[in-house]
Amino acid sequence: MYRTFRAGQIRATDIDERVRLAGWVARRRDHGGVEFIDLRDASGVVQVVFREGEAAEAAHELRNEFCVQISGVVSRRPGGNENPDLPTGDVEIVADGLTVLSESAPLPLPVDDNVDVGEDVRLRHRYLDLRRTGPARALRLRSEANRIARQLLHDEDFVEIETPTLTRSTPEGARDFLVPVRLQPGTWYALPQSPQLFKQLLMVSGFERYYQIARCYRDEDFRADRQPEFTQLDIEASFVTESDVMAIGERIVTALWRELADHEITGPIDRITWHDAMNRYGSDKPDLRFGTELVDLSDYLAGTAFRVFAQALESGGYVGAVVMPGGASQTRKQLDGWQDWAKARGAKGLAYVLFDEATGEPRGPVAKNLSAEHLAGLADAVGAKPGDAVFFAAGADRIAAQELLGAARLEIGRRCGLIDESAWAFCWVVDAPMFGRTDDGWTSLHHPFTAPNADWADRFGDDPEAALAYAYDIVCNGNEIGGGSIRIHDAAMQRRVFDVLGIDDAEAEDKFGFLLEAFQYGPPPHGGIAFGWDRICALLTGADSIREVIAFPKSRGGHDPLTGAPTPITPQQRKEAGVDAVVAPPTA
RNA sequence: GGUCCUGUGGAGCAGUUGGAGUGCUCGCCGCCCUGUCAAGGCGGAGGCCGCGGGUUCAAGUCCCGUCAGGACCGCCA
Repeated sequence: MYRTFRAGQIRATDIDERVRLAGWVARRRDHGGVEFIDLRDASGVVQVVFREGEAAEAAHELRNEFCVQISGVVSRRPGGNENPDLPTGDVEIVADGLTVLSESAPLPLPVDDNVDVGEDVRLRHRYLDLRRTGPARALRLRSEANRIARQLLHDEDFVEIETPTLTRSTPEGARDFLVPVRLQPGTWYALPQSPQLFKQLLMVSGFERYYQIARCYRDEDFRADRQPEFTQLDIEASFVTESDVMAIGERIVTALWRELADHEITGPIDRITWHDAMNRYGSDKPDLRFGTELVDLSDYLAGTAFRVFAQALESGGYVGAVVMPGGASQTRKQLDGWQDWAKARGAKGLAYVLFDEATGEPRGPVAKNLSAEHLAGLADAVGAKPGDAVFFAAGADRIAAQELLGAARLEIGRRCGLIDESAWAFCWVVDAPMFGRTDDGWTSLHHPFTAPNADWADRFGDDPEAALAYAYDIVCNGNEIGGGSIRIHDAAMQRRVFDVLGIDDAEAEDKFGFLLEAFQYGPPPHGGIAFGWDRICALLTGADSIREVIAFPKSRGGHDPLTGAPTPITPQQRKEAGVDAVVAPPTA
């Protein structure tokens, strides 16, 4: 037995106890005649004292992060030497035995909670980074989140089932990661973008309630909250309505935040329709930690001579605005900065009107282009006070203009300090559109198996743009943390959806014939939800990046700074893998 | 694919209008030290200033290219 106690758990009640401990040298303070070692194991830190004898001699040779075993007696610290900052601060181990289990080379990064280290070095030596309290705590919290979800779902009769990670390329939104198949050269597996189709098959199987903490893979560019492999808490249930699924999701989120963020979500989480979210916040994942809503000026500005607005309105588009409190005091440079900001988002610019701090008079280039009547009522129409700025967006594409204003709203919230960083603001965004327009037709906004809502079940084909789905996202502080839908279980309805999407029978058969076949055999009504587990854990730990809650994350470009993956393969591997196999053209 | 930011001993940073010797803190190595807890004192080692080119009498500094990391846009149902 290496140890009889855990270092961080020793208390005054253990005084006079003879103990054996094992752990790492977190810090040493060598005074010559007396030497202190902070011994760290997974449970915490305790101070070890060496005074005289063989062990004390050997202790001089210790260095940071040596792995050691120590024997000694738990003692009360001399009066005045207690350390109130440590849970073990009342006691120390008076050591009489020391075994070096392994030595440590000089460290490439300080294993010290108080020192900032660059992320690239941390990830290169992630195993050392994870010896530190903060990074380790993030992974422990994630473990707790897994436990909470599993417990809750288990209690509600959900069955945890694993699905394949070597599977078939399916027509979902993102690029697939592909794996060559040695046994059938020229054919490829895809790594799943989500277990979507498998969980629907499990509903056909009659499990009724499935979940999985599932690894998913998408070959797209990275962001702070995106990795090529990521984790979803994936859930599907049969004989459920939209409200049933949302209730399950809500219980999970409530439990997570109660236990891990000490935050009680009281009452049902507010629901907002997708169209309301776009109209009021210019986003399908609105950050509700602050107000500042968008204002639709399409009616108010009807008949305007200002060409930018008039053109948008004539083409049936939209003119809207958002108020920046105190924005009139911005310098010319700052106002120009907004133009650059808007252009970076693909907009032509961001029109604005400033209301004079003293007189309330509207100023600025756009003000000159608006009629006296429009200017006179503008402040009331948008809810601006003297000293405020108003930003406008106009366009034939209503959604694009609203998204620009929505992005401006977030930027205003940040720049004006309107966001309460300690707040948790949740909402459901419901009644999402079924379809989005593409260059040559329609595409599913969620996925092709998403059911239309009751209003649109019989007529979504008549007006795809307006059709609404039983699809819902849960949003926290402007982050989409989960989303799902009720699925189509009726073959005829599925066929009609494919018609809208321009998928003919042959293509449907080719792409997901196996699912359609399964759906011939009495598929139950079903629906589900998937939570972005990395992002939820990042929110719960207060981390800026999901990399903080992933043990060994990848850096940009899919590079693993620790292992160096991806790497070239040997010619032998290349040959065996069948990467270069020439596939015979299909014979007619 | 695009825009922006950052690359200086092991770590974190500074380095002015281009101007003598790249500086600081921590760590590392050696010596001293009996109550510290981010111990302290004295001494020491350690640098292709990411890489390549250019401008200049002179480049860590300016210009071009390139690589790496990060943020954002596109993309990601």
